[in-house]
Amino acid sequence: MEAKELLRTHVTKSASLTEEQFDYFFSHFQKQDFKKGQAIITAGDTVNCEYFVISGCLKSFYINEDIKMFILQFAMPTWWASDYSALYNNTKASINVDCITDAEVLCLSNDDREKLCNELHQVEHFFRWRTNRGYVAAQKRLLSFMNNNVKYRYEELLKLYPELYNIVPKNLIAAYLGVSRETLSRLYTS
Amino acid sequence: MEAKELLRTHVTKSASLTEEQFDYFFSHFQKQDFKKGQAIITAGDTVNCEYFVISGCLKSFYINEDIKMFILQFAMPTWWASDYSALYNNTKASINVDCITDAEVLCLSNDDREKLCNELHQVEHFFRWRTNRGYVAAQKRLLSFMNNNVKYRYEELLKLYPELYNIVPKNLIAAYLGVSRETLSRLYTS
DNA sequence: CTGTTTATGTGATGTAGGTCACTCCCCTAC
DNA sequence: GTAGGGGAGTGACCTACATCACATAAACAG
Repeated sequence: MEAKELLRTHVTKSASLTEEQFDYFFSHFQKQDFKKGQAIITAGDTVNCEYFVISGCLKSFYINEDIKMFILQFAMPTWWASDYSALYNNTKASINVDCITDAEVLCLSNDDREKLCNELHQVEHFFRWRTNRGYVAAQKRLLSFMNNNVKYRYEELLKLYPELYNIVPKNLIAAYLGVSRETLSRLYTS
Repeated sequence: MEAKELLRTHVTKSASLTEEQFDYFFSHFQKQDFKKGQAIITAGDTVNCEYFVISGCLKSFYINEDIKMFILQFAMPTWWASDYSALYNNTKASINVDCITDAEVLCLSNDDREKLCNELHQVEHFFRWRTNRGYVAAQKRLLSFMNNNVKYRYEELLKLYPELYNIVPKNLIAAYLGVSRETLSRLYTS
């Protein structure tokens, strides 16, 4: 079973679960399919779930008052996405999540995650490490933002995730880098 | 006992530990005193510990090739600081931590944290939630960076942490906002 | 197949913030 | 006391990137 194996491999990198424990863990996930362009979380929504990507590519993004989009994260297979601020604090979404390509995801509710963390120490361990890595990555990105110019950040991104180049249009890359699509376009032409 | 109470109050906000469990937890921390300007972690060091601030104010910062400083975080009482990338991945520090004012901290080693997380499920729960909050805060700051100008970010910072205004010199505030001290200085004068 | 939307390039011009250079002030160490 | 260093203000000039406007080509729906 494709999705189950992907999740198992991912989780057992930082936690050791028995076969039965993983089966129990997995039984709380719900498989969902989405089409390219479809919204998963929309600003203003109540947020109940986080999503583990099996195939395809998602983006989580913020739209400001001037309808300008800022991309917080792309999510490729084995990545997680949600509006974590809304999910953890039980508030309305301020972030959107949608599909850059057709996508299959596994959906886990906030309540089930907390229940599983309570019941299985190793699950709590797994989620601690997942967030640890996310935190360190967010700090790195923040530093790169302050320290490096657009060209450097663009090359850094493509070096880290070369697969994005073929999947994600340049205007979205620009929204991730926090520059206008025009500036990104001019980087290698003029 | 001052430091112990501060830590207890902080921890029990997101985890329930019995008196004995907390005593055991606390026994792994080591009290340390630092003077204004003293370094706690220097880039290139091996990083073994994270630090819980009891009194005073720390900063964690990165120095680039042009000797320009970027501040990742200020740390006031009940905040934690370290080079988490180095700490978690067991690599050399690329981040510095030092004291803006005289400071008292509680120091917890990486090994002890992992040991405690293993022995006490509630401790693992606490650290998961601590990082969750950190992750959400880092994402918020990233968004504010992309979306807002310096003046807005400065006012947002002072609204969130008014105590910084009296403790932290403006050139350090500028380094936190990712802007030159001259630009920050000009915000309200011209 | 065709009209419409989406992605991308490019010129002209505007602007926020950077850099450099100089000044003044206050604090602390001797 | 005074010398020296750090914090802070400010003028002159520079530059990276934004914005607007227009053009073109590919992708996509009817």
